[in-house]
Parts: sequence; structure tokens; C-alpha cells
Amino acid sequence: MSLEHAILGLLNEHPRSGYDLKTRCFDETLRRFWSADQAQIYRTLDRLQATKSVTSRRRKQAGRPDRKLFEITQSGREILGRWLSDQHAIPAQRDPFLLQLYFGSHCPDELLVTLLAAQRAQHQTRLDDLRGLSAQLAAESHTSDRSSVLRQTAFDGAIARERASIDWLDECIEAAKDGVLPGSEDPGIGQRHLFGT
Amino acid sequence: MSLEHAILGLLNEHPRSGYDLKTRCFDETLRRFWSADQAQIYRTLDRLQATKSVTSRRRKQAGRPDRKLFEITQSGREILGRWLSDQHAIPAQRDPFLLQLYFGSHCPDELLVTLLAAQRAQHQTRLDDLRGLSAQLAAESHTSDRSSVLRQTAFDGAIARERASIDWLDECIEAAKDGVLPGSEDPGIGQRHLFGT
DNA sequence: AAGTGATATATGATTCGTCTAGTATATGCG
DNA sequence: CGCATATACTAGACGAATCATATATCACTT
Repeated sequence: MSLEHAILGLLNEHPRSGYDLKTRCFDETLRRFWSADQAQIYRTLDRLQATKSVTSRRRKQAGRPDRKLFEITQSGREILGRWLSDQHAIPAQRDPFLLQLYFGSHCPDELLVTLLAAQRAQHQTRLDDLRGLSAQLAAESHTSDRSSVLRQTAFDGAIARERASIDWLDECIEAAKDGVLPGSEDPGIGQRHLFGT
Repeated sequence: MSLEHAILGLLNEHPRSGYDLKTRCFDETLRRFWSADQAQIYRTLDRLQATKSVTSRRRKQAGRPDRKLFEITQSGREILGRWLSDQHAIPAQRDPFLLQLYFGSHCPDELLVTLLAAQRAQHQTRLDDLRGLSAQLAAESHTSDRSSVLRQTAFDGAIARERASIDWLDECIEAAKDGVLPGSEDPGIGQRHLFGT
């Protein structure tokens, strides 16, 4: 459901085309909080139009294909307003790597360190990206209006989570390197071959 | 994809029924890392059976409906082993509340504090749950074998993330209560009515 | 003239995830 | 006896999400 509201939020600033939403909004910024596929965006726009939350009109452009400009309606604005006032459930943690640890009792130490380091690198990349974009937005807006401060706050939340993951992974890597982990007991039938190759 | 591997991981310990996977494994423990619906579990079992990763046989029970016991095959074990050795992409952050902040420039301070507090409460509940279960598992296993330590590690990761969210939210709540946030500038046409009611 | 790339939209296929409801057996409680 | 509850599985519908593919215009290059 949130994708609908993200799009309404963007169209509430000013009318945009599907292409614009994808390349200018989601890919450049919003994907840090909610990523969206191009196909998904166009289909969601269709649905929003069917429910009269947005309207569209074709716009001719010089030297480029036509654009379909979407504009939020009063009804759409009411939906957005309600959603912005609602309390939302926090999303479930769903992370393949935590599963991997959970079932990883027969994973040898070296592989474990490799996997931990790979996770760390990915979180670090994301952290760098968040910090970079956050700094860029801070520099651009300059005047610290409410909107900018709240957006910075959203980035701070995302950043805090990435930092927590990195700190935890660092502790894990230290522990694994120091050989603090107990060895695996007798694997038993079947489990023996999980890490055979 | 991960649900398949979570189920293979569970069946690798010993054969189980769909009902068992749902109530004993996912609901009691695994949902902290990967939640799954009952319908989803049965369908995934069907698919795993179709690809010969698991086999099934009916088991009569005294005083209860029959169970369909699923057992992992050698092929399934190989798939699991490969997955456990693979490097997995970290999941995208996707959080409605971060979107809400991003678009919340016209949200009045009191509502903002309410929403922040609601998020905090949910994260606290989840943190308590994680800590409780983690402690329980630690108490049960007692001998610190490799498997228990790795499972504790997974819990630690989930716990670290929840703590990070709570700390960040606490800072936000402080800031909002102290009236540190700038007021919203002139809303402009349309945006005025977002928080009208 | 042909190819590449950016702009712009649309559609099909498939899987994942949630919700809902239905079927059936047996136990225990009042 | 009826009813709730636990056990155990099946099925339908729908939205969310991803991937691939198709179409079209125009600018710029080779």
C-alpha cells in the first residue's frame, strides 16, 4: 500500500510523469526508504487514476516523446493526509543473512568470516550512499525549513540502522577471527555434506 | 527465494509436517528473521516436492488427523549447502514510517510526537520479544555449542537493529518535544488541507 | 544510413506475501 | 449434547514486487 502513498506524496508537490517519478524521485532519492520498479510505478498510477486519486493529461514536448502528466486530486490529497496521520506497523525484519547464521552451524570459520565481511561491505556501501545523499540534500536546502529537517531525520533513521548492522558485524568478525566460536560437534547423518565442496 | 531455504534448513534437522513448520518453527522462533504465512509454507512445500528437494509420506496418528511428513533429499541438501555458502544481497530498507517523515512537512508537532512514540513502542515490544526469546534459548541450550552461539549471534543482530531504531526515535522525540523543529512555511495551494481534520 | 542512447510508456509472466475460508478429526469442558 | 480448541491440510483471490520485452520519438554520432 505504501507505494500508492509515496506517489501521492510526490504528486502533491507538483504534477509529474511516470518517467519523472521513476528517474527523478525514486531512483535519485526515495528508493532509500521505499524502492519501486518502473512497471510497478506505471501500474500504480493506473490504479490511482482508476480510483480518481490522480488525473492525467498528455503533454507535447519539443524534440521528445509525449509525457503523461499526473496530477493529484482533492480526493487523492485526502487519502494522503489520512495516511500521513495514521500509525503504521513497523515492517518485519526479513534478512537472508540472519537465516544463514541461524542454520550455519556447520559453516567453517573462514567461510563465515568471508560472509560476514561481504555483509559488512554491503552495509558500508549503503551507509556511504546515505551519508552522501543526506549531506548533499543538507547543502542544497541550506535554509533549515521543516521539510528539510524532517527529511534529514528520515535519513538519520536509515543511517542509524546501517551503523548498527555494521557495528554488530564488526563484533562478529572479531569474534570469528579470534577463534572464539566453538567447533561444530558431530554433524550427524546428512548434515556432513552441506559444506562439502 | 529464502523461504525455500529456511524450510530446507528446518527439514535438514529432521522431517516435519507443514503444520509443524508453521506452529513450532516459524511462529515460535524463525519469524524474527523470516516470517511466513501458513498458505505460503504449504505451497512452498509443494514446490520443493515438485523439484525433488523434499519427499513426503503420510503418517497416521492416534487420535489426530494424519500428518504429511516432509523429508529433505540429498538434492535438497545440496541446494541448502550452496545457499548457506552464498553471499546474499542485503535487503532494501523499506519502511512506511520513513516515508511518512519524508512527506510529513505539514504534520503538526503533537501528531509527530504521537507517531514517533507509536513507532518507539512497537520497536520496544519487538526488542523485548527478541531479548526474551534469546535468553530463553540461551538458558535451554546451556552447552555453548557452535549452533547455539550462531543462533544467539543472529538474535544479537536483530536486537542491535531494534536498539538503533529506538535510540534514533528517542532523539527525535526529544527534539520534537523541545520544539527544535522549525514551523512549516506557507503550505501553498492544496497542501494546506493535508492535516485539516 | 545505421547505430546508440536518452526519453517515455505499456504489457506479460511469475513469484512472493497476505488474507480468507473451508474441510476434517479428536479432545475436553460445561 | 453442543461448543470451543487444537490439530492438520487445501484452495481461492488479490496485491506487491521483479524481470523481461516491446514500442516509439528524437538527438547525436560514426
